[in-house]
Amino acid sequence: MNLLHLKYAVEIEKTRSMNKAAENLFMGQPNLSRAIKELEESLGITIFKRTSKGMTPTAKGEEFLSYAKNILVQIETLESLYKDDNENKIRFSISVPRASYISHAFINFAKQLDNDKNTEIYYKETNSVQAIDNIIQEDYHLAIVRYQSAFESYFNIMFNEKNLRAQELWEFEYAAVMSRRHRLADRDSIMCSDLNDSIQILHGDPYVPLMNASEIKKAELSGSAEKKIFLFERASQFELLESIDNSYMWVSPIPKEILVKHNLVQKRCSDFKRKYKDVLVCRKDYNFNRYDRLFINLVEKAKNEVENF
DNA sequence: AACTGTATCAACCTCAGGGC
DNA sequence: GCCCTGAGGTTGATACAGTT
Repeated sequence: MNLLHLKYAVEIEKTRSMNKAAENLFMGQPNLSRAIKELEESLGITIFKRTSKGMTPTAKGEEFLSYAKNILVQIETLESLYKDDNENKIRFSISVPRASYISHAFINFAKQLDNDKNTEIYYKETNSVQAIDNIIQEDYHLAIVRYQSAFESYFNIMFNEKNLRAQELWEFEYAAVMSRRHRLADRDSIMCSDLNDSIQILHGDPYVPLMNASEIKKAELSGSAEKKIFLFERASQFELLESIDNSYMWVSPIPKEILVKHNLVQKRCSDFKRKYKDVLVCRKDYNFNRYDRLFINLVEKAKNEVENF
């Protein structure tokens, strides 16, 4: 067994295909097949189950791959410590939910980056499933994962199983954001039912948890509005809210300057009892660099600015 | 039956390391 | 510097099994 074998196995797990993995690794399929077979023989286990649909890891294979991925990450970390250009290179990577206070923090973060440095910044807005996957499979350093507080224990178990460390950033209640011209915009207090005849704008791939329980998914997605617009990107959400007077969206509280810019207001519903959490997730063995810490501080600051709107 | 994906084989190439 | 060896790679062909 050698490091190449680990790399090959991880690539096969990622692609679920010998052919595709061989292509990604710029090698021939026969050679990859032989290498994996040798690896399995040397370990005395079957790592992958072969089918005409592709390759899937066995239970032992899953265990092996989990160790293999950790080893590869550690080697990469070790190498990056001593690379010649390390001092001049910033690598910051994070997957986040579609939240304005986080993107606001990111903008402030980007403003503070040293122009003289060679930077590599990866900022991806996605759902919780993909965010976690990005850490495990794609070598992202950080993720902010959003879930309903009621599902916390499920997530904690999952983080532990996947060798991840989680740190709570914020527990909050959703606010309804709407145009200043919305008929509820001037009301001091509103109830969820007041929004029934408005158009709900929501993201089509929300932060549904990893469990199969369909009721959890339903709970996350449920809303009282009969008219809904599902978006799969964030760019046009404020324009829609601004343009369609009768629309609203459930959001984590939004920074004031974004509301002003788009002529929006945000309202808490007095009977909205559901709470959500944003937690920062990384591998258990990951050490924050100074850019990670800067971003976390800015998220904290953005949170403090919006939490008592 | 056609297609898709993996397994295996033969023949050959490239490269690094060791011995002389 | 030359030769040998082993590891790891390629190409091309074929076999086999499961799916459509």
